[in-house]
Amino acid sequence: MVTIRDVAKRAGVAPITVSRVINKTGYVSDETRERVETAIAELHYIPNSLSQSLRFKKTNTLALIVSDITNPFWTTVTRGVEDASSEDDLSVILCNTDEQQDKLESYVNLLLQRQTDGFLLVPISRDSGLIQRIQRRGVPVVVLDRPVPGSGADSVYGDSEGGAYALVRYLLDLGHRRIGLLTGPLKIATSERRLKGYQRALTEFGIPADPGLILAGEFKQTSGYEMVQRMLRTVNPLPTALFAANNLIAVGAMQALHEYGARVPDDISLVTFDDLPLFLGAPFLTLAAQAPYELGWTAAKRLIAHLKGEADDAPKDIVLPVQLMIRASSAPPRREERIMQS
Amino acid sequence: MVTIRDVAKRAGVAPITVSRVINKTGYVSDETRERVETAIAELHYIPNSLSQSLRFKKTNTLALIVSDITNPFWTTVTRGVEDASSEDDLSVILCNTDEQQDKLESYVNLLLQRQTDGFLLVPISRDSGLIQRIQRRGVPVVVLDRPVPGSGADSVYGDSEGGAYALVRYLLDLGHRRIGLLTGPLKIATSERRLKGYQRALTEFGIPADPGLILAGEFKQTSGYEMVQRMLRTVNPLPTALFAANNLIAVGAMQALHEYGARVPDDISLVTFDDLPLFLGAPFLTLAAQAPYELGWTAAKRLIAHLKGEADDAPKDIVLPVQLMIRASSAPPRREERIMQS
DNA sequence: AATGGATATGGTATCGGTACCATATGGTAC
DNA sequence: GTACCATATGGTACCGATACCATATCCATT
Repeated sequence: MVTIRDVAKRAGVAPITVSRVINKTGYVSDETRERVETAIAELHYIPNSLSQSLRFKKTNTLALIVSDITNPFWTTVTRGVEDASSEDDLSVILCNTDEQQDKLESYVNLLLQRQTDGFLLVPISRDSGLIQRIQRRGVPVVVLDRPVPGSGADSVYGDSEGGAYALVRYLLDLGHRRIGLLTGPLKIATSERRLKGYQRALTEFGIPADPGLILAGEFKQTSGYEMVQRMLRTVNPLPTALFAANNLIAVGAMQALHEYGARVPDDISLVTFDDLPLFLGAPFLTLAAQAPYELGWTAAKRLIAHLKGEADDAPKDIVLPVQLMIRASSAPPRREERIMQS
Repeated sequence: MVTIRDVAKRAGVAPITVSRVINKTGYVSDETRERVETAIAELHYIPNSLSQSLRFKKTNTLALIVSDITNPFWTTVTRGVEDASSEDDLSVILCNTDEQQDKLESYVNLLLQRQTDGFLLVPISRDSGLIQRIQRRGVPVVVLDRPVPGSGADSVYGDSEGGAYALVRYLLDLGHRRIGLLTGPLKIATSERRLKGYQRALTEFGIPADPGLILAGEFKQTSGYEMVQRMLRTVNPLPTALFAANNLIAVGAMQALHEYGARVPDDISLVTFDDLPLFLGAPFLTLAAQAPYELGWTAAKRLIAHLKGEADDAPKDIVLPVQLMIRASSAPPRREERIMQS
């Protein structure tokens, strides 16, 4: 391995002088600088950032731990994080938990050992222990997408409850009265808040909750598929509209409905959260759009502010607005159903 | 920050003794071990792996640089890599290039500075310079999915040419004579080999190549969509079958065909490479299935063999077989077309 | 009693890079 | 002429953990 001492020897200077050339600190004469640069080039020297990090006590690295990297929502969040981080020359280590707590914990341990400067993470439960453990080491954390009350960390997330309320409210205004909910694990704040928004809208319309119309699975395509199948088997009368709590659930739901022979929106309306690029041709699904890029960007900027000591101490929740996008997957219920149910 | 010295002081021993307890090396009495372990627990000490890596001259870290993390093919490869690596207590840093050469290069530079022990990478062009640069530093590289001749690195990839040949041959046997190809960038080996397999099958049947039937775009859904639209506009007579060179292109193609009103396989057959989990309900697409998990696993094992010095020096190409999965998206051409063209 | 091996622990140097302080030269101000 | 500052370069220690060698004790063997 080529070290700074090898370069120094070749250029006939002390190692510290090479360091000055590399980091553009202190005084170096033009002539010396040139000699050093030549030596660097000739030896193909690149500095060892392990020793730099050891010395500086920082690694210029952020961890971004997401729950499902195959969901374009999270890839877009990642892009936001990377763009914000690169402005401060920070690199981002991306980790994927697949919603598994043990994976989350082993990544956190690994990253702490590696002296990661800060964490952006998507929690899997509402347990704040892990997050507090990171913070107690003096490493700042910003929680993404799913607030964890009592964690003492900043969090950045979309207005799930408001978005869910708006979607369901919109379905109610169209005349739907039996609206099914396909949501994710209830231990996840997002699932629970979307359920809350759903319930609030129904309550406002004086519609009693029907537990058979509420299914909680996972935020996955297969789960959406299975939940619709189960609902089609067990619920009677069938709902006239479905609210899938995320985009992948919606894709699975569409497949199950398609196989069943139900047309969207003619036979059943379908609304969801978060866009998918070009899913089924032209934009089709009515949905509440969060701003994933902004979410990542905002969270990263917030974390960087902590790293620079520019952030106030009080933990702060940043709630990003969601936008209702009305598209082709939602329509009024069919006449006979409207009559039957009213 | 809690260091090994803090622990040593609290336990009343020398730092090296703490090190022995942590790494279970050398002799330590039970009584001392207990005192040290208590101190570690009380101080919540975790070792700083930067300094360990600096000392050991290895980081126990592999880099996995893929081209498109949103494609389930690559997530499955990643799982294979992670499983193989964890058997040797190596951790994996996942990087996503989005098929951009500059991203690839900046990741490689960063990871070299961080003393990554080995690279698994998906090249973007057939240029071997970057790969050679890594190897000249003594860091082993295994190339994934896309062989780079002359790079001097091992490569592990599926039999693209054979798979493409089998698919097109199968379409020809069904009676198709006008078969369109929607492939990726031709600078990528995979695209080019699938083109070769396609051409070989056609040649065997004495069918002259029609350049209008061959489109090269990107390995993306949007690109598949656009290529089909372009083909529908510009080609006459239309092909009776399409070979999409990867799964995302196939999804985009299906969307475009659906919008156009063409049914698969009644109006046009569609075959592709690589599965997608649950895409459009039950398995539907006829395809050549590579084994992504095995690909990742094999490549990682190969890289680990290099790290342990157990691998022979001669660069080795490992070609994994692909499996033809005949499903519902392919059928004989319609009668009138069969007659017209023969 | 002397030897030797197993057990147990510590001092010092080192990995690669840089902070801090020291040193040396040249030019400018008075 | 001297005081002072800007410029230019180097020596040494240090970041945190561990390899290597040294030291010390104890018990078994001859």
